Amino acid sequence: MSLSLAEENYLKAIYHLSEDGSKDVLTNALADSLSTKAASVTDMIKKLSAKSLISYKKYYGVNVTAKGKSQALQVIRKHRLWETFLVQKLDFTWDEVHEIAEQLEHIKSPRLIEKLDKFLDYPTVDPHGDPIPNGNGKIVIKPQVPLDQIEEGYKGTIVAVKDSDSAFLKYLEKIGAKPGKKIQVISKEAYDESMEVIVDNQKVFISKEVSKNILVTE
Amino acid sequence: MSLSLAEENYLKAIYHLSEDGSKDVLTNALADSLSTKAASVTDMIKKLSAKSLISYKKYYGVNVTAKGKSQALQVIRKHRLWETFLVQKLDFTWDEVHEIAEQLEHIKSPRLIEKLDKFLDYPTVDPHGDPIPNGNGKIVIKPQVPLDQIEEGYKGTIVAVKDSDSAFLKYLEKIGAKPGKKIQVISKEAYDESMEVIVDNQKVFISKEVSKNILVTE
DNA sequence: ATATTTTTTTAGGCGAGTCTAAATTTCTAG
DNA sequence: CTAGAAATTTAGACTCGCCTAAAAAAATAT
Repeated sequence: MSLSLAEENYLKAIYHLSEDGSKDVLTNALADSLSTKAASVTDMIKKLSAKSLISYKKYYGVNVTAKGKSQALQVIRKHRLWETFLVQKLDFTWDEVHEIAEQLEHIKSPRLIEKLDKFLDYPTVDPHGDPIPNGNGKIVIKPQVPLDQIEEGYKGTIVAVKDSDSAFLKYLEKIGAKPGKKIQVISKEAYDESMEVIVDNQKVFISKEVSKNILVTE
Repeated sequence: MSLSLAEENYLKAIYHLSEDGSKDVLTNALADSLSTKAASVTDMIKKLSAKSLISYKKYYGVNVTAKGKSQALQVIRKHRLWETFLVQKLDFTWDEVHEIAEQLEHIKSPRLIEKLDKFLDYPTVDPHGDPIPNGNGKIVIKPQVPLDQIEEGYKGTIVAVKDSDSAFLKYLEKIGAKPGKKIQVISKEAYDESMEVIVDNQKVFISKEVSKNILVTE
């Protein structure tokens, strides 16, 4: 049975505020997070509870059930795949995509998501570096390593950027090194630890100064 | 002021049923088209009329105003751009995309549509051969010509297919000749009027039998 | 030209999701 | 340990978009 837009948003908020299900969420916290009032939250909580999507003890907060968690993860999966699409294919920057993905995540079509996933070449992280749950709703967290510690011949995905200096971000923009992009190390210079890499279908030389601030994953 | 999902759907239905604004739409026709009841239609008609999106004369039907037409065309533009995306980028077939585009057309973000349009290389027709209104809500209808009447060196877009024989559609599928795809005529053989074309980044030879059933536009 | 049928509108009501105000429960300070 | 503060729930109401049933208007058929 398919969930309404509001139900999906509540489920997602509960999942996130509970830190992936590890602690209970209080009514007011949920109200703040969803920009609504406590009374409205109590109403919806009862509905989700009646559907066994969350467990609810009056006055003591809520958390997702296994069923609710799985639904929440599907929505999160869609959100992060769409964000990846927006950045990698439509050239949005990572800070512009959240709002739009909040809408796109509610589109109902399993085949659409399968095909989008394939089109994006099965990404494992979104443009913010957050992991994308797989089709079974499992989050596979791969270790994130600074690029300077990577050996020649390695192929991986840019996950995040350490330095948020605006000149640095502009430089990354220029060479097409966005989080989520595939990257391949062609060669490493022993002398100054600079390296030659392929990003965005282009060969680029980068200094150690740069490579140590780029986090990648297998 | 932004329209609700229901309002957008009513506006679109009125626009289509009125044949692009050229005749009035009756309450029952609208009810049938939207799978709802006449009483519900009358309710919504009053709301849209109060917002000056449609003109309404009791018992005599409705039609879009200039303002309503412009809104309807924006929704239609989004619908057709998304259909084009689904077919050309995600490899859906043209008969699978309507349902999904019905959802996607309501996503609110002018920048998203601009960027999607660019990503698709500013298509003028969707995978069903219907014209895509431009950003100003203007429909530019370009003449559609059978491919066999096209000269060497011509570049254009496949708009539609005349023959709907399943074997023929399979053949087109195989060579990547979907409506919406760019096509270029390399050479024409005077003897049997076969031609060499580039579709989907591949050179293909096609017979006159085939080329006369493919409609293209400049 | 009037009676019957068809279409449209009005009236009243329902569920989803929200709100405010009041009541209840839990927390916390002294 | 108890009174006041804070958090939560309940009660009642609102809008949106839909419904059914009944009333009203328009179309039609004799």
